[in-house]
Amino acid sequence: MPVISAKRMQDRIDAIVEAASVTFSTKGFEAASIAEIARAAQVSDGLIYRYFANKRDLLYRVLQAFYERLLPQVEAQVAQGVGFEDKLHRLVRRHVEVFVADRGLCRLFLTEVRVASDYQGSAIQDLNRRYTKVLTALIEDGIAKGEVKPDVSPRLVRDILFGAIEHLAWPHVNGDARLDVKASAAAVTALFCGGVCLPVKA
Amino acid sequence: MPVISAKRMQDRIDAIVEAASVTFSTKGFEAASIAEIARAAQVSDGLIYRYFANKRDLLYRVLQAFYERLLPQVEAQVAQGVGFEDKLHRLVRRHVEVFVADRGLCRLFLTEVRVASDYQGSAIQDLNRRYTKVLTALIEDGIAKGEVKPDVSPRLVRDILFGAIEHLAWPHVNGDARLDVKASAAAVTALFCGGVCLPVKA
Amino acid sequence: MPVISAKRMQDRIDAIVEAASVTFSTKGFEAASIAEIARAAQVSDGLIYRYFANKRDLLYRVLQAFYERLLPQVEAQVAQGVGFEDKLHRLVRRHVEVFVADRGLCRLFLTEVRVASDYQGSAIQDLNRRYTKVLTALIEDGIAKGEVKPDVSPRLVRDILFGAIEHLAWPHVNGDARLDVKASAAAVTALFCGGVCLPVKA
Amino acid sequence: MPVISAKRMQDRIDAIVEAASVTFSTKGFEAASIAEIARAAQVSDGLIYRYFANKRDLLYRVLQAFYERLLPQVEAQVAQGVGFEDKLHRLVRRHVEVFVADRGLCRLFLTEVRVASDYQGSAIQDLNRRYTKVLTALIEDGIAKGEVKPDVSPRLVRDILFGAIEHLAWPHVNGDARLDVKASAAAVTALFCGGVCLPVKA
DNA sequence: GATGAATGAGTGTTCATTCAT
DNA sequence: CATGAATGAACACTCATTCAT
Repeated sequence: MPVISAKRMQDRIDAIVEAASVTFSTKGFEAASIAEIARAAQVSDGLIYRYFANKRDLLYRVLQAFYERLLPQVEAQVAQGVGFEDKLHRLVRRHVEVFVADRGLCRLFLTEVRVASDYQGSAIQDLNRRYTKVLTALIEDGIAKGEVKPDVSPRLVRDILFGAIEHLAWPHVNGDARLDVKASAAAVTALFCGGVCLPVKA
Repeated sequence: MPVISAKRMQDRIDAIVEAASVTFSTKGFEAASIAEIARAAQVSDGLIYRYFANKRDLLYRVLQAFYERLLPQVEAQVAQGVGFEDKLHRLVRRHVEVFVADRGLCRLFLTEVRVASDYQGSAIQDLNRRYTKVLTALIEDGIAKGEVKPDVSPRLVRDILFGAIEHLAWPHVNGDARLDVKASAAAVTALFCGGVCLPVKA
Repeated sequence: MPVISAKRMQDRIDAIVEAASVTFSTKGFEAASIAEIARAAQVSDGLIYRYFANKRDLLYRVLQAFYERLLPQVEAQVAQGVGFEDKLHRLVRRHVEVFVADRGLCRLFLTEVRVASDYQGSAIQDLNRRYTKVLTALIEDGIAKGEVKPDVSPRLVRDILFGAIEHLAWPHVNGDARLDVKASAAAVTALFCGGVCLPVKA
Repeated sequence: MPVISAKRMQDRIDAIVEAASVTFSTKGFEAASIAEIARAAQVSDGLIYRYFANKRDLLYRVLQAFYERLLPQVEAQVAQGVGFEDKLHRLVRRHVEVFVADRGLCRLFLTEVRVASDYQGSAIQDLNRRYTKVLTALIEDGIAKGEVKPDVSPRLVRDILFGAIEHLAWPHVNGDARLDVKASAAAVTALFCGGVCLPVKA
């Protein structure tokens, strides 16, 4: 029989992840201290180490929660779309929106996690793959349905699309530039489709 | 009258930049210590501060040297090309090659510099702009010559192209994946052109 | 509930202050290193920073402890005196004694603290004021009781008295000269009174 | 035969001392760097070490020049006075004036030189003694002429007077308090004389 | 289960001084 | 005579992590 209830325990964990999410996003990984996160979560420093192996593990759990929130949203968006181009447009738009809505967490991922030497093969990379998988699946579906050129490489398309959006969003994420969600999404989608979409039959 | 010859002085500076280049590329910016770089350059710690304002300045000078070496190479490649697509292909290929030939410096740039909060507006961003300018100029030239769709945004194209290559190269740069220069360059160029190039002749 | 007892905590703090007191007094503020103080206090370097904001704060706490020990002593001495001149004599004597008994701390105060650019308005200056206040209060009392010339400025008297004693004691504090407590105190008091005391009415 | 003329050499030395005087007074001894002084004196770093043994020696020469400028001024002032009290008043006034006119150099002396462990027995202490000697000589003369109590100790009087003025001037020297020369000099002299001067015969 | 006191490793930077040129 | 390039020692402070209480 647990000394504290499972619910209370989960609340504690959630509070820590939430506090860490805010603190990491705001100040960056290095600049954020465990003591600060503990204070924000109304918890002692030591308790964090009961639930998280170390500071970096905590960072991963923050991003994990982020991805787990994100994934259903994109999937839902794509599911609502009709036809390849519409689905693609929804995916792109949602992705761009994330850079605006969760700027701090995006910066965290790009500056502290993906860049880390242990990213390859990590649980986070796995989540990222599941996220980008929505796109490659969409491409494959498009190929199958004859909406996308059959010789297109889904992996290449994935790199081009996400790479492009990231580059576009970077000045916004890391600096103070504005990001026009609608225009950016439209432009990327259009240019992109012009290349990969088959011309609708005459 | 100078106490030492200009050449001797330049040699010292070069030795420091070279040592820093290797050390930073190998261990990363934070993990590399000034003492270590000084030792590698056969120089005292203090001397580094005669020629470089601080550790970060040294990092910038390393990347500056890198870009100054890079720039003429790309320009020469593009100049040798005939027609938009050939020129583009050469640019893409050269860019992909850099990720293989200078993997350490590329990682350095991507993980330590571009990601820094003071990147926007820095001298390095300026150099980066000059580098990517080769592409936007090429696009503009292509538009002028009727080889590229007139409504294409050079900035968007730039983000798509460099973003895509970066994404493609990342597993190689940060991990141990292989990067097939020829295939990657061809694929990117083809897919890319399929989108932005006007179909020749009606 | 606290992890360690309040007593144990206070013991640690006291040990640090004591070690710092000795080290600072012996070697001076700059020359004393935190590592050295920590070692003397049988404590880790880091612990010092749990209880003291920085090295200078530690210095202040050393002098604070010094003043807090001093203050009741002078007040007691003055309280025991009978009449203005006797009280004054006791105060002067006590003050001179301090220069002998706590030579190291006196030097510390004179060479490192009062001389600092941030002394004005500091907590230490405040303590010093409380200390010298004993004299100005005594003067005011003397005026009220008709033992001291009514036009005498307490602030001026304070500067003269403490300035004089400091000058007298300096060769002893900073060098190796001897300081004859009894003689010095008597001489200062006498000369001083000859000036400020009203001649007893005829 | 010297390679440069003696005059040119002296000019160089003077320039260095002057530059050091300004720099030390403004920024303090530690904060002032040899490189900075050399630049201000339009001279190379190395040259300073031809004429001065080390940084501290330079500091001493700055104060030496200061005292050598001061000495004749006080002596002249005292010489112009008529009778003990007038002479004393002139001396006090001149001394207070110095704290206003040469605040930087006074602070330099009080915070960096007199406080140093090697002050006792130094050339500077010697100069200081020559300076204060003007007062002790004046006292002795006063005693001889029957203007001053015969049992007064000149050394004690010296400590009281200079100690008092220093204490009075300190908030001005080290902080931003104003110092009223006239009032301060008058007050010190009066209080002081009331004690040491014989009442003029009835 | 929870606390928070304790640890201790790790490094960029300055600058007086020297001496090769 | 003059230069200024080169040296290298020295140290406060932070904070992730542990474990006695």
